Amino acid sequence: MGQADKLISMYDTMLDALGPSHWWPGDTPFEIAIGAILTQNTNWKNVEKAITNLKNNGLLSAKAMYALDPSEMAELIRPAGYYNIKTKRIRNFLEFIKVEAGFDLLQLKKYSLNDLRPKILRVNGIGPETADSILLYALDFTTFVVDAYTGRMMNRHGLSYEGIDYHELQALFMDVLPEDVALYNEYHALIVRVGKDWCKKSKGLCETCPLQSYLD
DNA sequence: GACCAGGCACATC
DNA sequence: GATGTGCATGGT
Repeated sequence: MGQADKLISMYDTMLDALGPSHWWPGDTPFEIAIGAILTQNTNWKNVEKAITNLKNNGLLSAKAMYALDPSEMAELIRPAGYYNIKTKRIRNFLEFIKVEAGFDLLQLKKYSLNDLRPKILRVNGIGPETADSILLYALDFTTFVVDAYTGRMMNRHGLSYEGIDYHELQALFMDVLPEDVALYNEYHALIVRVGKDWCKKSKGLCETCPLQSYLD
């Protein structure tokens, strides 16, 4: 089987086994974007607590968060860890939304993906995964999200190698998959779900993994 | 108590 | 250009 067929087949297998993911977990594009920053190297359960704190204080809008005192923001997002650096990163992103979109995140859709992605990547604290998560899940742009689970899964299946660059790994998908935002959305979601339950860092529970039949 | 979790920037060589 | 380190909470 060729690379393209294999990646499509693995997608079908995961979807059959797990059902649709309905990602990203979040009510609004803005909440999704903030969640993308908060979940950097952090368990999603901790992020949920931080988002709940923000929501309970009516702060899940760009204007409200922009007006919030940084020390108060840090206290509210504390459960998500790295709360001081993440406060700075969120504030950098809010400044970006203000300047580029007048506090209306969806106005960013006035740009093409190729114009917008480098702009977002210039925000200090937003790297390729966070940028692609915002672009795909908050703004519906067709860009593939690569994360630690993606690399691990591809390595264990012999489709990648240790130390591969983010964009090289991303290209493995984007060069062969049809340009379909719903497909990109669901594929990354399925990889994370398989990663959380089976393709863990220390112990791979490969015997029961939905992708078990694809292992050598 | 060690290890891990949906990264990123920065210092140092 | 490669490699190492700080950032921090909460669950297993």
